[in-house]
Amino acid sequence: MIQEKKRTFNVFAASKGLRSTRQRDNILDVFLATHQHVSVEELYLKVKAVSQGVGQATVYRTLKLFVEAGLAREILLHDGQTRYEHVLAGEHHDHLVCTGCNSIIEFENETIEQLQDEIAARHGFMIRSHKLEIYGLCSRCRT
Amino acid sequence: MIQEKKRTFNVFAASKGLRSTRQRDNILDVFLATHQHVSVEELYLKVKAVSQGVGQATVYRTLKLFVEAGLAREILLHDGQTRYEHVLAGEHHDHLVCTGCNSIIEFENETIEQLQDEIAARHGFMIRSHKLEIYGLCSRCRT
DNA sequence: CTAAAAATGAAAATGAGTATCAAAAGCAGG
DNA sequence: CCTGCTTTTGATACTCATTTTCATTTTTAG
Ligand SMILES: [Mn+2]
Ligand SMILES: [Mn+2]
Ligand SMILES: [Zn+2]
Ligand SMILES: [Zn+2]
Repeated sequence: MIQEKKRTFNVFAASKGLRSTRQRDNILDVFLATHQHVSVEELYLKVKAVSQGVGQATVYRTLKLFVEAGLAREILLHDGQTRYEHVLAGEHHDHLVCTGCNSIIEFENETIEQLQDEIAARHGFMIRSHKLEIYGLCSRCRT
Repeated sequence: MIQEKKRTFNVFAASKGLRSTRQRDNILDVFLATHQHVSVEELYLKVKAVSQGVGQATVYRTLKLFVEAGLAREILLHDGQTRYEHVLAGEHHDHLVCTGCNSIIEFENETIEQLQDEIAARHGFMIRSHKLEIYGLCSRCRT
């Protein structure tokens, strides 16, 4: 699966005429080895630990490339930091976000997705993307 | 209804031991007279037009009080500016956001809300709030 | 009225993200 | 492998919304 994603990125890079660099390889390796919902800063620190000499700017730039290539998704929660998560082709999910311990539970609900389509249709609206975030306390954080 | 909201804020202020100031009164008046989804900067400019000598910091601080008091809701779209909208007691709605013209269509869907409750229950999660934003193009912006 | 506490606002600080640009690295053709 | 051209990088400067600071003003209880 990791190989699969690397191939996806290489195909994307080739189609865009992007050059192959040590930095992008490093960042992709670290990203693929990382758990979901990483902030740019977190990823930057991990990359730096693995290989000296990768700048923050490059991490920012490269994550945007991953999004363009379709292997990452940008997530904006309420903590002022952009996070990135893995995306499997065609997969989609939404989030339960615990404000107590910052943990995230993922879920999928086909009915909600369908209802969104209906709502959009009713308003002549063409959906490009959506986000559904439910904030509250996870079972461990409830008193 | 405006009186109702002012009363709500006064009750809140009293319960919190907040002092009554000209600035907060001004900001509340302007906010209540304003259309939905105002950015802080927009509100600040309107307030300044009405009464000299209200600082930005106070507008920022006061809007947070309105949220605490339950008469405003914070909205974070993807334009880097925090916006505030009116909240009627017990009312809730979500948003279709046009990325073409930045217009916002509001909608309510009871079934989606119920499904969220079910999902949360299934995970032992206690919902405090949620946001559902659908991004795309409104009927006028579709080509 | 008066003293203590809260509120204000100008200005400085913060912090995530972006732009700049000189230097380094990748690449295609010879 | 050179060579020359283009892309990429990264240190640094910058942007811009929001927050903090703190001296001064305002509110309020007594
Ligand atoms: Mn996720
Ligand atoms: Mn709204
Ligand atoms: Zn939790
Ligand atoms: Zn539009």
